[in-house]
Amino acid sequence: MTELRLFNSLTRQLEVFEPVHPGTEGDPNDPPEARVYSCGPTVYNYPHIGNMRAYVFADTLGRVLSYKGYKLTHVINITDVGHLTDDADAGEDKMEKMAAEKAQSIWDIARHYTEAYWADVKALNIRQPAHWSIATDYVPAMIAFAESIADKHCYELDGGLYFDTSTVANYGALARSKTEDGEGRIEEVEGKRHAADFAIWRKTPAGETRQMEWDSPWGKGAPGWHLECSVMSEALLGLPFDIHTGGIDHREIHHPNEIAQNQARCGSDHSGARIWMHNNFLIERSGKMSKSSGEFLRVQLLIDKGFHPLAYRLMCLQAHYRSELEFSWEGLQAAFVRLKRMVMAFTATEIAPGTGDISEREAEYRRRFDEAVVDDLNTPKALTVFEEVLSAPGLGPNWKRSIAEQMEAVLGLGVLSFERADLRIRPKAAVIAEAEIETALAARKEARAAKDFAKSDAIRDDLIAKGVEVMDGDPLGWDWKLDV
RNA sequence: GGCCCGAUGGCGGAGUGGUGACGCAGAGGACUGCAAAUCCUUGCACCCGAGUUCGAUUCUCGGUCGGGCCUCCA
Repeated sequence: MTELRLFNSLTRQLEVFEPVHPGTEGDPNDPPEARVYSCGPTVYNYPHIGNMRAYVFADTLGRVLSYKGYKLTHVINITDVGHLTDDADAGEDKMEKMAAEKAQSIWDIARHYTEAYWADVKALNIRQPAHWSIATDYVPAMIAFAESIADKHCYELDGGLYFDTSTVANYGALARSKTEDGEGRIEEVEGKRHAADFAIWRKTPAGETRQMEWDSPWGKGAPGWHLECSVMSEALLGLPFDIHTGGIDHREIHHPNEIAQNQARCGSDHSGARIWMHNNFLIERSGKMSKSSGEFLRVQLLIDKGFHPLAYRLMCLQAHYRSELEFSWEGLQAAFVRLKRMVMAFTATEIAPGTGDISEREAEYRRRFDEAVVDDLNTPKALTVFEEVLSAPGLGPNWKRSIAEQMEAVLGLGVLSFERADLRIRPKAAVIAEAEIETALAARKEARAAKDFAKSDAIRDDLIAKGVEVMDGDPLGWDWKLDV
């Protein structure tokens, strides 16, 4: 099979994936490894479906690495501290703010939203990473990391310990930005040596007490956000590791800062990860998704409306991860219909199974699928091959299964394990119970048998009015009619 | 002000220097008492201008429009 090529944001080019730990050829006890770190959520609020696109992407990457034979070690962090609401240095901590608003302990807030995030992860069939790294578990390590680079790379101000971005080579190379000129909208912090310098330790202002604060050589305070990822990736994966993923917004600030810290820690030519990958945004017509404007699009909202969450996963996979993806309910509906048809195609029984040698066809399907996914995760193309296999004529389900299982393991859509009824999600607003529907349909069947079509149509009209679609010639019998 | 992307059919969205995937929607047919579902078939597109080329949607330049980042953000 072909070698895996991935788009590296550092070079803005496709690169052949060469693992840091290639293992020993032929030794099953020393397989080639892939170590991946993904920037995870800040758990101060529910994730919206745009946030979740990043994890569908990271999951797809992980699945492709597994499919290509790498032993995957994936880390996703949970940021439960140290994220600011607005200005880079002076703003409130998001966690503290939400805790104050809800009058709850900050730890309760973190736990609640972490669990909400994990529920979405599960609903979207995102595989469990080897580690969920919780930022607050690593504060001592963060302090140690900061101490190790403080002398050469940092300076102290009233607000905290700042990283001097001029002390590392090519700062901001990932962002392709010129940091020294231009008039940013950022409010200058008194004493900062360079506009791009950032806090790696934020001191608690004198006279204040925070729910989350730790003692450090620079006084009580909390770690800067950028520091967390450098420390946790080093602790769990070692530097350098293979791939660092995140949303495209991180390409400009967070990841360049992380790289700068890694350089300080390990030497100036050392960005920490060999490949940096960034998924593009899910957008609405009005622009980027936001938690503060418009409808708060959570995975749970999709489910409440009767959409299976994996329809959203399919929607993500229909587009390349580096392209912006437009969200609409119509688009989600389209993906949902497609998902249902995939399940039906797979479970359809062949009336006349084909004969003869099919190994060539099989190899061809596998080859085309492989070609798609190794080309920087071209899932839209891979889906078309998968779909061809599912509905391949003249071949029985067992044959399909042997090929489709491998593809399904990469795509994670559940197609091979679903019954159609599994995709019939009861909308929260539904006004009729399933048992009532079955009763009505039984009565309708009787009326039809007696050729009392006036009655049978009346029953059907009633069901339609209650949001139920009647499907006589279909084994499923009925489905929810979704509003889009 | 600086940096960076994008522009493909009704919608979403791949891809390509020479026959423009795929999905949804639409149309026609099969099936059905009629519908729906399903299956089969099928119409429809590469922002504008110039250049390079035998040939450009694909490459180059200019323009227009849209978006992102420069502050937290997937």
